[in-house]
Amino acid sequence: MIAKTEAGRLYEKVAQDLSQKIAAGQYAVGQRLPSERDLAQAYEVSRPTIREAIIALELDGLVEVRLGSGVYVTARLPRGGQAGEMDVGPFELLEARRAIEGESAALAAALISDEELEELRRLVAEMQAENARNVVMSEDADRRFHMLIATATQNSAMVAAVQMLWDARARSPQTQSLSAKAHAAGVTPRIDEHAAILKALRERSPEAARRAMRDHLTRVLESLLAATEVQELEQARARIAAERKRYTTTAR
Amino acid sequence: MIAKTEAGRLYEKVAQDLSQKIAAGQYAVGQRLPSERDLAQAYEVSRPTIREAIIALELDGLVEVRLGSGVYVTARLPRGGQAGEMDVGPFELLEARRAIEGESAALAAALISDEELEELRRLVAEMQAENARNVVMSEDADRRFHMLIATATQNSAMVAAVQMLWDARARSPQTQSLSAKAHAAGVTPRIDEHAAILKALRERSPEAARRAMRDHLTRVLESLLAATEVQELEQARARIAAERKRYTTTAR
DNA sequence: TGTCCAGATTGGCCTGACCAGCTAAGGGAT
DNA sequence: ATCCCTTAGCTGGTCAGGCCAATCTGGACA
Repeated sequence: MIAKTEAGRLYEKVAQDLSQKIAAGQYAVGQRLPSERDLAQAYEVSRPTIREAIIALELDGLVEVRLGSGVYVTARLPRGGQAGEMDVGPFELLEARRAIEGESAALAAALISDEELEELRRLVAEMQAENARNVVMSEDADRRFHMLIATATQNSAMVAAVQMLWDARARSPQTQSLSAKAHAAGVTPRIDEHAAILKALRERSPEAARRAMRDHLTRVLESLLAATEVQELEQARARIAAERKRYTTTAR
Repeated sequence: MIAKTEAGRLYEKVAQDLSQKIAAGQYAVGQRLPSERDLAQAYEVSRPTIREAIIALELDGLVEVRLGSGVYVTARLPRGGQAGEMDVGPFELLEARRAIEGESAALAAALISDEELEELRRLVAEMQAENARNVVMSEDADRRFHMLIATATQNSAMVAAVQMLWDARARSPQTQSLSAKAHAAGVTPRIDEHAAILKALRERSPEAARRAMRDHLTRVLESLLAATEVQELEQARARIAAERKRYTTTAR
């Protein structure tokens, strides 16, 4: 049992992570989730917390609970079927993030508060800790890091844009599985790169912040490309080479 | 207690009952509910059950939980309308557009096709014609101009982001009325600025395209600020000065 | 009169336990 | 060998009690 970690109730984090995994197809529709007891162990939380998370999923219509049997996935996407249901490829998504979040960071640099900087520092520490313990939850801190920067711009349109990108990421099965693979292949969550972004924000330098953010996302993009290459070496070597060219010529 | 239909988890009954009492006004908006422990006793259930019920209410937007303080009623009826309806201020919106569409233009510069360039040329001509005839400047050509550039990035996430910004613009009453006023005040649709963007795209120069787009939107932002100043000169001079400072110090 | 601090209150979470459905493995009857 | 039926072991549902941190509140003190 570890650390209270700032923001939000615990069950929310668990619910969000589970929801993501369902969207990613890690748990197929109709499939049974691990038992509450197993989940509790996996997430290093207590069973009541897992229960609360499952209730949240249930109210979102993602999941159905059958007494004595288990909880089953009933849908992959939060119901509400809103119009913006695009499915974006992982590379497109990262390219867009590099462009947009780069500007988000630049804007934030000029306006970020000391409190927000402190919160960012805490999130980096959290990522580091989770990374060391190899816990399942590590995506959450990353997301909060990037969203907090967007919030620091004090521009709700920018926040909405960044939010949209992360939502798309959560909904994209391709992206999820690819990033899972990259993660399994030993790609660590890049603590140093996040630290570099934080440093630039501390200095209130828009240019440095933009560059740090773009560098970070460029590296993520490249490591994903590398992972893809290893995986599909035989079947699509040529296509991938073209893709690499396409997405790196547009690099800063 | 209440006679309830057999089936269903306990927390659902409690949640339903509480929800009813809130709707009935038994707990007014802003008021604090009894503590979890008290509720548990009142409903003759355990505290975890009460917690689960409260989480359900929270997810319905009926209630807000404040650590160490209590749970407070935030609404009388379950919210039906979904949250996607942000209302963004005109200045925020332009700031975000400057950041995001700037990058959109930069990306597009490297990838835009000759056909798309030709289509852009046609749109500029269209704007010019409408402007000359002093037509009610449908803004349609303007919108298509910017959207086409986003499309030229061949990045659906970028397209979605730009689309979202224009949608927000269309939905925002503030923005609409402000831009109408600015237009009435003699602000012309800036043919030359659009032409400059087109020129940079023709040259396939990401840097030039970014700069041209940012310059364009910066000028729009400034003319809107000016229009605002003229209009509200007496009532809010101080506030506007602050706003100007805020939104111009973040310029590139 | 105003300030400040300690105790009471409240939500957040955990541990451990018992009950009641559900499921599937194993044993007996045919 | 096949089929049915019992039963043990899962799973969710709920409870009880406890510790912690954030918050609030009522004096005591300056």
